[in-house]
Amino acid sequence: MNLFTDIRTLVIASIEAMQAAGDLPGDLNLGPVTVEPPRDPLHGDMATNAAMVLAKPAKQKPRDIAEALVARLAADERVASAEVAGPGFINLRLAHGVWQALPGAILKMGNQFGRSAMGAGKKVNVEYVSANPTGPMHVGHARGAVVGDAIASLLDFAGWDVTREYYINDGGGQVDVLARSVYLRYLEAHGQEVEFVDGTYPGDYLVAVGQALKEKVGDDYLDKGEQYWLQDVREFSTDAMMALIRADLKALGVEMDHFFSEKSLYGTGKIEAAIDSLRDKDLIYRGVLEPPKGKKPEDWEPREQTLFKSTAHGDDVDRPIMKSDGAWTYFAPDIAYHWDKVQRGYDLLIDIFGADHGGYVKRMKAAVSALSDGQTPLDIKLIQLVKLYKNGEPFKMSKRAGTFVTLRDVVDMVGPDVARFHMLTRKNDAALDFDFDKVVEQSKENPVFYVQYAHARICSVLRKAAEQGIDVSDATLADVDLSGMTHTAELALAGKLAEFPRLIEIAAKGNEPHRVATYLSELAAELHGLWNRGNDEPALRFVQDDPATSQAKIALARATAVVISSALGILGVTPMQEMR
RNA sequence: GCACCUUUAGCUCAGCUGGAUAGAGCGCUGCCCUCCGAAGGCAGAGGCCAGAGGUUCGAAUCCUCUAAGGUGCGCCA
Repeated sequence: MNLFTDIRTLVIASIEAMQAAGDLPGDLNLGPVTVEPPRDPLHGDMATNAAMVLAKPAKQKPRDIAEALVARLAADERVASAEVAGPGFINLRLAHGVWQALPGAILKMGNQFGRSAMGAGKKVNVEYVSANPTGPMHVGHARGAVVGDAIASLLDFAGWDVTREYYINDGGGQVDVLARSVYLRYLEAHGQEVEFVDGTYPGDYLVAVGQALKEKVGDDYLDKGEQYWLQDVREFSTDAMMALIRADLKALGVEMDHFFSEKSLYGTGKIEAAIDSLRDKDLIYRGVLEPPKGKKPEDWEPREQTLFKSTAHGDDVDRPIMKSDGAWTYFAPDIAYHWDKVQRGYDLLIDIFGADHGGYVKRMKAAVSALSDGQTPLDIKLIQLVKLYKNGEPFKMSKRAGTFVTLRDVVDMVGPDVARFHMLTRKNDAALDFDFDKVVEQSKENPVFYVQYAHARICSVLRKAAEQGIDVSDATLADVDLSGMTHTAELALAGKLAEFPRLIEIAAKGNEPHRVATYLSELAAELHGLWNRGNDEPALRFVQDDPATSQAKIALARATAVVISSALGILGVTPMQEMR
């Protein structure tokens, strides 16, 4: 259910009635007609732009259309008043009965309230994190993980069939480096002195892996050449790293449906098949790229290589898919991977990249466009930096100084709920400040706390009422008579609850989970506002002397808790029962 | 040099895809605790939406240009 679409349906029906009566032309496009909450609550509960968008095609003055429309709208029992305002807006005030029916409806629907059929069961694949399996994840990965996960949940809530997917970059040279690093730790476990040269990873996290390798193979790999152990150690190491990464993700509350290995594309003909499909479309050719202007690489020399004609699908330059030594570039398996996703029949693909990969957006979109003949849309979200602070001071990360902050560090310090919520309070393409002290602070300044506190307060009211022997089960509250709910502060809270389904559709349409976090802050503010007015006006308190009145007040509060809980669920944050 | 992102109150940021007098928190000013949870509440001041053009009934929002900051730019993923 969605009050805004209900009223829009009413508006549309009224327009059609006017058309039938000959007051408006019959061939109007009613698509642009919207019903929205007005910016200023003084204007009413809802506003429609119908008269303004129809004025030009109907060749009538907006105010004339508005006057006629108002007469019809006002006749509906749900509409308390309708008036024309400004250039031709129609402001609607809904009957109290509409708002009074809302909490009961929400309580009957429970966590189904706000769900949308928008996705219509279509398949979407959300690929996120996809960190190299060469070490623990850092804070930047954490933000990508949280945003991707929330987008997945949001789309699920909006009716999509969602797959959460992780692309394991286990095919490139960095995995060899990992294997050599682990081999060094293996030698060390056998008591040898080792030195980390040639870019090998000196991190402590590989000590245990070297130890484990020793336990597995004993001294079999000692004094042997790479060709003897490299392949096995690669596998052993990436398995160990993926176990580490999965554990880190789990600590953050992220669980994937599917892990896709880059390595599985090599030697299986899959890359070749994907490239062939592009070749069939005449998009693969041998050629020489121009050097980038202005900033020339010093060792530039023209080279003929195998190129993908990505410019045919919106890219700026064509992109190489093969290195000069004949090996694939990283882009080739990426193409094959996305081809695989297209073939799995998704209606929509979403990739979450770090902002430093912004340069790959166009080529990836070009590839998917080419592979799917423009049929499969690809939305790529770039995740901006997380700037760490400690007590207001910038927190410099340095591996050498031991102040490198991992995802696990963040979770250990502030907990998954705080980390997740805070990382969702900003748009993905804006940088995010993360202050270890402020995010756990219990004050209104901290939205995490503010929202959690609202939920806990409502739970507190329910406990208190239950102690007084009042039945506050959802089933009972859902049928309570709310005709006494007429105060502005109560109606405002109900109005905010009514916005939830609408908000979900807007957020899901743009894949923008931060809107849910913003909404939660607003909703919490309404709840706290009502609560605080109860201090001055006892009639607004939730727990009253008369049990029936208490139940009516509490029904609104409980409906608010249901919505907070659902919205927090989308963000992957636990609603707190109490926070003493 | 080119592409993408960012620019909204003193600070940190929202702004429902083109709607009405641009919002919130912090900070600032002034009031308010015998009151269901004061880890607050109410009210007020504070804006040329980076700048200039354009599109139209109407622009923070769409287009073009400019400025500042960020990211990236063949054989690393």
